[in-house]
Amino acid sequence: MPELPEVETVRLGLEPAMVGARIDKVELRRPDIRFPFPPRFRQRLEGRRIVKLGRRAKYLLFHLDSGETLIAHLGMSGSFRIEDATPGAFYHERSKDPKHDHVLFHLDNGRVVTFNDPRRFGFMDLVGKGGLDAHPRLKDLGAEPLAADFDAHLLAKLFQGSRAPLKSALLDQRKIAGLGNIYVCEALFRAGLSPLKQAGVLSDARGRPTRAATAVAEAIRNVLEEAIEAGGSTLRDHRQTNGELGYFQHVFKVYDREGQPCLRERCRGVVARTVQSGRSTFYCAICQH
DNA sequence: AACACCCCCTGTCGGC
DNA sequence: TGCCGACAGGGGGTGT
Repeated sequence: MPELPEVETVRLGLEPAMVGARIDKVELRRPDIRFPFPPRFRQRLEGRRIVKLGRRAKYLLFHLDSGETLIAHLGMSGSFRIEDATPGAFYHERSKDPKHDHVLFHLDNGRVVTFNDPRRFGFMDLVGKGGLDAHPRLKDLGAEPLAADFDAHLLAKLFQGSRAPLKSALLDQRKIAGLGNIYVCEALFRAGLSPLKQAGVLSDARGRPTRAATAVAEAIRNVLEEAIEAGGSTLRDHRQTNGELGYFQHVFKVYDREGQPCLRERCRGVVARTVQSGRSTFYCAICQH
């Protein structure tokens, strides 16, 4: 379940294996995942060195020495794994079922990096020099929640006058980019705010941040940083690049806890589930208002 | 502009 | 045991 912390965990896992390495060979096991691979995909990658591994929201950015950048999105079920080219080495559970291994990068350092994505909601694209910010998938992305300027003032500006529910507003990647269903639920729980409340409550009439905005800004930053620190969370099958499960799932306070007791100190509430814009929302109606 | 709704695809889980 | 529907981390497109 790749939201920002999981993508960042993947980036950190791939970085030591990939940065500085040359891509000797690319194996494409199918012509498309969510979208077709771009023209001459293999040729544009083979022989290139990876000079830097970046991230924008939930997108991984592999910067190449050709000046082009490989953009990768994990969708719902995408993952990367790193293996030694020596047969058998680091051969963990998932690789026993190669059905959904769609792209393999053979590197000059002897490693093979494999992109696996059962649901194929992920995608890859290549973009030329200077075209990154104009890429259709990146150009409308909003604020990076871990950037230095992400604070209550920014939230107040973004949501002034918004009548959208907080849950939907925080999921809107054009406003804030990188939060997904889990971390929005968790952040609102930490902030003690109901997901049903209008996003405009983060701003006063003059566009200045309310106390709620301060709480939300801090909750978002804290929950993301803690999740990254823990190596990303795991639902069902998400794994880190070394095949290990993330740990953050063990500290979800509301997500996927419908009917279970609220974990806030002294709160007697029970976690409720509702649906907002087609996605499950989990919250405690007693301590989130 | 801002919703709601459906779709993409595969796997898993609970109920019968 | 098997079948069937509901649902899952994301996000794009369409229609109101």
